[in-house]
Amino acid sequence: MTEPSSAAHRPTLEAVADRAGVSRATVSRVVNGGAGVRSSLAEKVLRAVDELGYVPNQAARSLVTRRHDAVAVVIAEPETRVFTDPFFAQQLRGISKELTAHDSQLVLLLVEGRGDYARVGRYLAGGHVDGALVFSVHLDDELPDIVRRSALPTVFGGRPDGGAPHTPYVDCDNRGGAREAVRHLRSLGRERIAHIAGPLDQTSAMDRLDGYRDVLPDAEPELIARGDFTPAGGERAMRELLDRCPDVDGVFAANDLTAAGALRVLGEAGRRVPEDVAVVGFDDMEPVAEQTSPPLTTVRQDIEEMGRLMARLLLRGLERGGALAGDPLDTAPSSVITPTALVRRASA
Amino acid sequence: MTEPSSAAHRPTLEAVADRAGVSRATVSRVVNGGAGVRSSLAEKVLRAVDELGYVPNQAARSLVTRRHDAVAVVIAEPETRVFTDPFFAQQLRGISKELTAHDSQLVLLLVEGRGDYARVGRYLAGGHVDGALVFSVHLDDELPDIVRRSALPTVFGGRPDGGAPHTPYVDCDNRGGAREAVRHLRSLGRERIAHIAGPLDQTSAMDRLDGYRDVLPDAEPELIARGDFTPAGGERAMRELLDRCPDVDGVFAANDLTAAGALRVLGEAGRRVPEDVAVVGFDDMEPVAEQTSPPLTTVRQDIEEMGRLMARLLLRGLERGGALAGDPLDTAPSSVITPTALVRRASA
DNA sequence: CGGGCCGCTGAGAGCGCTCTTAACGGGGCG
DNA sequence: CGCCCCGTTAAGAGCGCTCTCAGCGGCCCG
Repeated sequence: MTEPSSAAHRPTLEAVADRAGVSRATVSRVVNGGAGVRSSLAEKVLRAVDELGYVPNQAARSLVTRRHDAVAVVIAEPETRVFTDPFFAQQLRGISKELTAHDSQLVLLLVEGRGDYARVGRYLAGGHVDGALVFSVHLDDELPDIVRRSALPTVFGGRPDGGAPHTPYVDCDNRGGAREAVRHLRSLGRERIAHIAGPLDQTSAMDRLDGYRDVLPDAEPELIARGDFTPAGGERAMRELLDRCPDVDGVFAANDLTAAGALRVLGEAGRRVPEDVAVVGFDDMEPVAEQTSPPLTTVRQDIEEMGRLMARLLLRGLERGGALAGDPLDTAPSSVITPTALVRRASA
Repeated sequence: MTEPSSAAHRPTLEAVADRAGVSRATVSRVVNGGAGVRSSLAEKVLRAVDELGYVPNQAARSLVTRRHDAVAVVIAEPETRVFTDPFFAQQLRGISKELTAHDSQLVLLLVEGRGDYARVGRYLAGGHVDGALVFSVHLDDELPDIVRRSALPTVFGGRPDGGAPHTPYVDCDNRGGAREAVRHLRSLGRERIAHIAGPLDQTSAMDRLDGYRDVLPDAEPELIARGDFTPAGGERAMRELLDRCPDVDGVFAANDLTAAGALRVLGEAGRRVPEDVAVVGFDDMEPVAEQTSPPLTTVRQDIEEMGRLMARLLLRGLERGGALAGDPLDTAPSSVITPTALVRRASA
């Protein structure tokens, strides 16, 4: 561009048309791919576009096309956890990559508590975006309802609770990964394997607990402590466990942060890891799992890939003319469960 | 709303007007605050809005108002660091809170490498957003140029290098915080205080190094090692340092991640912290600083607040009718430097 | 050599909203 | 009693774009 595209007075299609000596319609065609325009004309148009620094006005465009090339990412998570946990950040990265590849924009909606739901609902219904990716739905959450009411194509991150039966989601194989973790502890000869669960109003925590029970159906209830996916919760739970079952020799923690807390308490209590107590986490979270002492054996999930898959699922649905909303049973993309893998480090 | 606001056929202003028995203009007035409309009429309109589940079409609205009530957040950071580091996440949270309070939306632009700059430029120039918040500008970066060319009001996160003189920014007092860290080490009686610097193409790393030098102008060059804000870089630098200056008894690391790496190497080398070597970090990063062993003494910056300030600065500029772009010298909001505070834990 | 078809282009009608302009009725004042 | 002004409302002109539809040549075929 030779002229700066000042925000103040930006050239319009009409200006380009005048300069190129053609009609608006022709310029529009060229700008949108140029199918069916004589190449000599197209060239002239392109030159005019360049000279004027023309950039299409998206508001005008979506007013008629009803497309926005934008997708909302809705993250509803109580203040504390969201951003101490790189989990969302990594998913966002995956989502962003996929959206970028499809020329779509990412609009981030961080929900600031329950009182903010109305705003989010208004935004989704307001025709700003073509679809929504929704995270971290808790059991009693009304977010799915709000999203459904907006009638936007949607993909959930993490298996939602029963409430939203026909909405596709992406989640890792929480249950299978948990099974693998516990089996690994057993294969190490551990006989008193405890579980520190996550907050059980989230399906991921429930599923991991179920996986634990799959392998150890007869585990005593004392061996299961309740955590909350935070290091502090892990410390608390580990103390309880040590108190109730001093002979514990293996711990499967619901996530790495929890495991980090448990590790600390174990250290303070003079238990050697993994000699006295073997510990396995879940997530393989970037800075945490490798930083603990000893480094944490954990169940890896490919978080970025999950984000990418969510976006892909949604975009595919959109390409089919919003089939997700229109004809859910027949053409809706189905959910995806991604695999997990045990990563062996020093702690088990 | 009694009727669902289906994305497919959404009621228009006209429909509401018909139902309420008034003109489009009146409905528009009511929807936008209702100044100068008889209350009996306003009530009727409100009822119609409710019954039809009317939500204004934003595309149509911004086509004429040229406002979007949306702000772009541009994050350009080489793949690796962005999302292992809760730094951005916390700033985002602050930004989101402030924008929400002003009824603005957050559009996230993650730049996927240099090749992606064109896309970002197009987006910014495309009239989707009212302003931009731009992060992590490196020394030789062309991002500021691209942003300037879009003529959008902008606020930077972190002091930009000389290139963008009149653009306001928000940054913490990197230099002052560094001075405080080093002074603290000295007050502990340490005499061989080293610095592990960050990547020196970023002003934050440069400023922290400058702060170190302010207090120790005569420090030998061997006491300064180069890191990259990652734990691995911290390990590498710490090994060099131990090698070059075995008598080192204090380390000021450019950030907490670096300090964590250094701590690990120190442990492996059999140096006790803080007895043999005292260590101070920077950031007071959520899960890291408290998790290290021993817990890290560090310089705290209020990251969320910085995000909030960035948004506030930008919005204030927008309210003044885009004064940032129009009359930069006179009315542009000026930059803000936020204070830091030393947080004493066990490592120093 | 004429008719029909096809490839390309232009004209024009809106998309849903805001905002300016003009109209209207009622009250105060001359 | 008539005029003017003000508060309130309606009408209408676009914002910048896409898309349909008609028109216009040229070419092929009969």
